[in-house]
Amino acid sequence: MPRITDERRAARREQILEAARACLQEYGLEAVSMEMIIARSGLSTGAVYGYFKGKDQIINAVITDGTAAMAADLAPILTNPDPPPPSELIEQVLRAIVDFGRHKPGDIDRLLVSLHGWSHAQSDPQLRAATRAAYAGLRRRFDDLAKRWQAAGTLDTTIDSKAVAQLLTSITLGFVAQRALAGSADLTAHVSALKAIGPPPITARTASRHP
Amino acid sequence: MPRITDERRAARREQILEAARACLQEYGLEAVSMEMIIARSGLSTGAVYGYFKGKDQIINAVITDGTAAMAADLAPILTNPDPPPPSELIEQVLRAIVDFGRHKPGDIDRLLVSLHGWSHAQSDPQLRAATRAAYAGLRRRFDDLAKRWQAAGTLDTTIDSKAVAQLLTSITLGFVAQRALAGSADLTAHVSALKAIGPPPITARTASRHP
Amino acid sequence: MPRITDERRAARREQILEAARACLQEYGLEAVSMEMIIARSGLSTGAVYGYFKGKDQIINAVITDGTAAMAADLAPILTNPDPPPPSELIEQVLRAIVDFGRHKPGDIDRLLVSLHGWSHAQSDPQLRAATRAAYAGLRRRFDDLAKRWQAAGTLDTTIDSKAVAQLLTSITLGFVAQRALAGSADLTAHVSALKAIGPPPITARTASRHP
Amino acid sequence: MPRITDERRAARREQILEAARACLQEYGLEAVSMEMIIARSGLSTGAVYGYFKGKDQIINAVITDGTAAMAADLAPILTNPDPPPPSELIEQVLRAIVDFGRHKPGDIDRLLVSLHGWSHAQSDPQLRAATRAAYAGLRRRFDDLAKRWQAAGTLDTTIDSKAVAQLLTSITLGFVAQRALAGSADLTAHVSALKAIGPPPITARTASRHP
DNA sequence: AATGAATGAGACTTCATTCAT
DNA sequence: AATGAATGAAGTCTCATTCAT
Repeated sequence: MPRITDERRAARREQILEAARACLQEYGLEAVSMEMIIARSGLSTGAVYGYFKGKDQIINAVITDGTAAMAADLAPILTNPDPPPPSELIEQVLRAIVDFGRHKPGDIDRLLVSLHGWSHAQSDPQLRAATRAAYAGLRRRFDDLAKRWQAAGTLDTTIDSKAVAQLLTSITLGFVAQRALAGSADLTAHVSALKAIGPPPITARTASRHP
Repeated sequence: MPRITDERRAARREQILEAARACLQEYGLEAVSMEMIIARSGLSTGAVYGYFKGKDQIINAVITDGTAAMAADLAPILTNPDPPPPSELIEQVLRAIVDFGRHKPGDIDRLLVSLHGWSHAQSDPQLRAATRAAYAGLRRRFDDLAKRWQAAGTLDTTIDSKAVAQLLTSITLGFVAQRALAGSADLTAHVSALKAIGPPPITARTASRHP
Repeated sequence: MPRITDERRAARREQILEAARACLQEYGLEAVSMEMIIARSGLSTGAVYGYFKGKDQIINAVITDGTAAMAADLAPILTNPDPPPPSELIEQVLRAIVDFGRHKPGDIDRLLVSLHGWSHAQSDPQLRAATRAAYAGLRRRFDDLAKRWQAAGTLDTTIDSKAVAQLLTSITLGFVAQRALAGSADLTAHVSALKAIGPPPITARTASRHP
Repeated sequence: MPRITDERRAARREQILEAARACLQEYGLEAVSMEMIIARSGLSTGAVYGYFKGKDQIINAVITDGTAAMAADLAPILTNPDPPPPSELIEQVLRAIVDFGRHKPGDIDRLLVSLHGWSHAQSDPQLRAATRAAYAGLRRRFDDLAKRWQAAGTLDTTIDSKAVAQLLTSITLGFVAQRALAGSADLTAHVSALKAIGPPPITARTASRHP
């Protein structure tokens, strides 16, 4: 018989996570303190501890939720039963990632939280497991996609679909990293480069085919 | 006139950084403490503070040195005046990265330190600048490479070399991330997938060329 | 005009004290928290505060009630107008104490709460006064008893009745302490020892000296 | 190669314990805080934590040391190979206890710390074991003593020496408790009462034996 | 130059109590 | 009268850094 509705409870929880997210982005993994999170959340110390058992739980929730949210945004694209050809699909994926980063107005890039998660997951065993599961899941979805491409004749059937999945996973993760580290990464650049770079030089190939 | 030789000083410095590196890998960015680093270095508290001004300086040195060391390992490959075709070059790059990770025997993957660096660089302005410069440098080297490929006819000249540089940067960074996050990433898979995925279906292209 | 009957109020009050007693026994003076007491009482936070002004009041009530209950159990024995000789009376007293400890079925020894009271009374001035009054009362009753023994010829009239009262008080309190601290204390052992120890065995000795 | 001598270290440790003892006496088990102990010790927070792992360790050390010190003061009396008769020995024991309480000039009665220990030992398992061992040890020494009395003909040989040990333990502990709880307890009163109370009235006894 | 004990600001968390519903 | 979410003061402890020796 909760005095507070589940809805309100969930809203408060999100309020705390939102504050934690902002602090994580602004101060970094090492420097976030409960004091900061509490102050920004607008709640009292005790209230925050009523929603989360401790700092670790908050940080992990921020990271886990972030990973889950990104996976949810990518899901419709990756599970498309009739996917567009690779370069077009990558365009959709990277665009979703850019959009994911900008999700909340007035916020800094949500992708930066992901990078903190990548670091934090190295040490916290529980988070490590969750992270590994999430990214292995992403790779599996790319694998399924590759198989659909092969079935549709869009992709060479001699290539291992798992190999394609790994490459696409790297491009996706690398795009995130590059935006954070180099300061920018252009999605159309990635798409056009992918079109150009892949194949062995065409002329040579054509020549060898029409000797 | 220093009481101890420069050589000895440098050795001590490296001893401290090595300890910090190990602790960073083992405990993560949040949990490393000076106490740990000092204990593992085998030096006294005071001695460590004789070599570094504080914890931040040590952590930043570990990260900066790591980034620099990886850049140094990649340099001969990326500055090759007569580079092999893209997929072969990527193979060399990824192989260098794998080797970089294993550098010290008995150690855990040195690449994990990089991920901590990616996180830490978001907050520390000085490190952020250094990191950005380093990864922008990587991208520039890929750009130069792309230009050499175009000059040699190995790459379509209509594509912007900067776009290619971005894609290759993403693949490189993404490979690192994927190894850490998904637990594995196979370099030959990346290479073979790159060969297969890139181009739009050849037959279509060929057809349009021979109407 | 109270909304609930006095009877119900008293029952609720006892319910809270019972919970506090159990928590005190289980967790000790330092570790008991209102949260524990409230949880075990089955009432809500607000309800508990409707019966007691705060934690101190509850703890003090538990201790004071405990002391009073023990005094009440001892009263009929100590105020017996025609008391049995000392060793027999001590037997009755110690038996009453053992019984007092076991009062509630399923509970741990109620005497343990007494020890917490002894400690707590050192610091809380109000409790200190109440405790001192209670144990001074016990001593006074033993004194009255000694006078009755002297009047009845059961006790040497040259001895100060107050001195006897002090000794009997020590034995009583010490019996409680020993049960708690050494883990056991046997009442018949106390009685038989008391018979044997007091005087040098006069008759036997005298007899053996003048055969 | 300690920079600080063992002697100095021990002195600092004792300085902390002394502060804790004083705080325990003044504020009681529930109310002592590290802040108090630290302030009174004259050391810094960090320094105190360099000597003790935490509050529990300090409190337990105070209590354990107190029990041990009292046992040490009683040892020569209890292990006397040619002990005086019971009432005289009890006099020595109680006198040692009174002296123990006054040990440090300017201090409050050290016995009060014992009472806090009795309470605390109920909850802390480690302390409980130590306390039980200590008081069981006391009882064993009284037992040995009783056997020596029996061998010397000072004590009825038909009585179980263990029973005598229990009684003497109760008197000893009860004397401590009574001093704390009733505010006073006179050692000579105990001794004279013990002489008077133990046996059934001698005249009656003698009379009944020689009708 | 070297040592490591000491410092103390500040981190995290608990918990007795209040008060809007 | 009853509820239990919220409050925030106060507690325990850590850890980067300093400095007397």
